[in-house]
Amino acid sequence: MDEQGAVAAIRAIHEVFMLTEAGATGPLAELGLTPATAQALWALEPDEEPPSMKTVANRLHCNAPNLSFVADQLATRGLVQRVPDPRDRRSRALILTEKGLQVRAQVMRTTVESSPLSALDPDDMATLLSILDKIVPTLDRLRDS
Amino acid sequence: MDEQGAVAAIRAIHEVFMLTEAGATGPLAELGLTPATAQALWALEPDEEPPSMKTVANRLHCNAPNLSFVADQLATRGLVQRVPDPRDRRSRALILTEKGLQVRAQVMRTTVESSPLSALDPDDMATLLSILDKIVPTLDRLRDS
DNA sequence: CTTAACAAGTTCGAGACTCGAAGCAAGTTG
DNA sequence: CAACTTGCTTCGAGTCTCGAACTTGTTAAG
Repeated sequence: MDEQGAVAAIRAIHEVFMLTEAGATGPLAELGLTPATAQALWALEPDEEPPSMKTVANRLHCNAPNLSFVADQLATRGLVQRVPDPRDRRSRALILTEKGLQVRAQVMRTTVESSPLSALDPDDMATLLSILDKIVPTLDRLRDS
Repeated sequence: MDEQGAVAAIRAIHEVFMLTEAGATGPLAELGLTPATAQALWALEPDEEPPSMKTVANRLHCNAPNLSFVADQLATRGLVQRVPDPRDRRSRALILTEKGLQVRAQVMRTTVESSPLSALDPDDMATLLSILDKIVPTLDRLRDS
């Protein structure tokens, strides 16, 4: 066990995350977004089949009541819509509205600008991604349940 | 600008952080710790000179009222003590108690066990750290503003 | 078919987290 | 000394998260 290395890596990852979030919080607030709502927008890929509430909750590692709360905020701001799934009328898919699409793009631009990760050169960026890919489940594996 | 890569890297970092936190939250709760209090313990290095409230707030990227709140919780649980700085009697240093020292060690063990980062082999771990070190200010640079 | 068990979302209430504003005591400057 | 600044605290409000209970819809057993 390389416990030393793991501790250092956890600390570094944590710091990068906090720097990114701390830097982006201000600009995102001007878009009317809180950290939680911005994070939820990240989880909604425009090109994929609209995910159910449950799928999104899994992606965000939060529970159903929490996602209901966040989805309400996004819906109130006109960024998402809940559409019933015809194959299972209990389920509702979250889809981005036209405005939601634009705001999401802005969120990602703003976050990239705020993140120290943007300072990495392409080689380091590629290496970093290849390493993290080994331990991070892909989006596909974060589907329902 | 490799915006694509930056987006992917931010997403991956975010996911690793959330997996680590989600995995550790349960065990930490059994130690009587919330995410915020556990995070604060990480920022208190036993081997360094006890940092002031302000220094710790900077490290956690939070403001003074927030740190007062978290420090209260740690103090109530007997994990830290506030000791006045004789050179500036406005300032208070946070020091770990004996119990705080032990709990902190347990927090780090638990977090390491919960983190997917522990699955990396030593080479990848070293590479990851060398890349992140390029963009993360070291602890020393996070002293009093 | 009917009943029981289960699953997706929601609502509600409580606790945790974060921050701006205001205040206090101590240090600094002129 | 007076004015200003700084470290910290308190207070109040808003955000975030979750367990419990409920509604609606689906599935399984008999």
